[in-house]
Amino acid sequence: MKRSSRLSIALHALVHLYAQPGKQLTSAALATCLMTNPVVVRRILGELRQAGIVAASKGPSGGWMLSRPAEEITLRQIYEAMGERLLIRTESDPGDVTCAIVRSVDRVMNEFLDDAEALLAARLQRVRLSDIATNAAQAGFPRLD
Amino acid sequence: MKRSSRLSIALHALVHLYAQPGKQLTSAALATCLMTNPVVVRRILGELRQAGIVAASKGPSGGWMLSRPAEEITLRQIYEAMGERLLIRTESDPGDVTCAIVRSVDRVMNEFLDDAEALLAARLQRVRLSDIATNAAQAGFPRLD
DNA sequence: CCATAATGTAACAATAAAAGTTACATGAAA
DNA sequence: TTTCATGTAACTTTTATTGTTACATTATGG
Repeated sequence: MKRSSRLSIALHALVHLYAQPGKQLTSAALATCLMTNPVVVRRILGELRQAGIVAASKGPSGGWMLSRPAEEITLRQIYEAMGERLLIRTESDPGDVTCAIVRSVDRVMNEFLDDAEALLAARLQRVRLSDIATNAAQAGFPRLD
Repeated sequence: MKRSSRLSIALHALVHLYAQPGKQLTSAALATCLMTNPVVVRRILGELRQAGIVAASKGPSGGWMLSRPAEEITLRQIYEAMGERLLIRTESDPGDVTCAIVRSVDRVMNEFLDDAEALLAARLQRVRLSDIATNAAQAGFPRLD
């Protein structure tokens, strides 16, 4: 598996939960769907649980479910709940900070990336889980203009 | 060193070249500044060379220099020359594509990321190497609005 | 024209990040 | 109170990136 499939796994799991409303799906069941490990599922959904996006219950007949309507779950919430970065941050060597050029480049890049990240977050806020689940089969994905 | 410092290294090297116009800097000299290895410098600048951003000459007194004025070098050109991604792409397991939900999530995310990447590329086009080099000491970095 | 000094590149090693796995504690339901 | 789920820590495996070594290639200048 390639790098950082966390977000893909999260969305995949959420769509599965959306597709079976009222039903609680276990980590093991989801892991089978996502072709991964139950612990990986728990780790990722655990972050979404802390953000109030999903809820988990233990014991027999336990499992995961959406804790809010899919219309009220935005991509931005999911990203932020996972502590994911939209943009690749290029990091300099820590020992390098004495160089004025390094500091300048870092600062300039970070300012740009902060702005860009805010811009993208605003866009992501417009996309709801229900959009993904219902519109996925068509081409009508919300555009960025 | 952390993940993907390629871009940081590239910018750092370019600013160094800009700071000493007319002078050819060797991979070894740049590597010392960037606290990395000469071969790493050659690999990265080699990509910029193919894009016509820098030029290299061999032999004694050889080295690297900008092949265009810094005013005509944009961040976008640098990104594209390096084949870098602005956005983190979340990839699904290849064996997973039989699942309709995976395909849908992938397609939706890719459409979003394609749009977002185009948007950011347009913004990056406005930032010139000379902006970074000269404005770095101030806060006046071109804003994204 | 030959010694020198640079790039160009392939092949390999080391490192770091992500994912996968095992193990077990905790808690709820029947 | 047994069962079956989550919660989480610790460890291993895998993969991507970076660093390193080695050497061919090429240009310079005495």
